[in-house]
Amino acid sequence: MSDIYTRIFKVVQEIPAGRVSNYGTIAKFVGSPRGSRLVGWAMNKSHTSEEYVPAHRVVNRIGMLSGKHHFPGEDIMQQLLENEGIVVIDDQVQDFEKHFWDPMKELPEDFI
DNA sequence: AGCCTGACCTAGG
DNA sequence: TCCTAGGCCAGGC
Repeated sequence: MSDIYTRIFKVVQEIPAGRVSNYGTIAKFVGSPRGSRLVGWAMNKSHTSEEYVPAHRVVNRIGMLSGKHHFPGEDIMQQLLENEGIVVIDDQVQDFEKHFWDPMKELPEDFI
């Protein structure tokens, strides 16, 4: 497992319940500004991590659940989010800006 | 080595 | 405003 994954997982683990973030922002924060697709790949592999990685709290830039089909069951991702108080309609997080969690603002710059 | 694939993003028409 | 093409990084074959 390369170091970039470790960093991605580490940041995702910091996302509080009831908040969501997106791939591009995380990629930027871990030092790979154009590596948004890599973050998606990392989420795909996240179940191999020893630590729990709340991959369902990561959505794309417009708040859509683009990764729902990679969860073990239909609408599992949506249910996980709704358990945390987030409203999802048509694979779209409602009030996305309000729930958005930005590592650039919430975490210290030397977190990595 | 080379080509294809993705849980993405941005710019341009 | 919607749609497309291109660029991006790493992995799989």
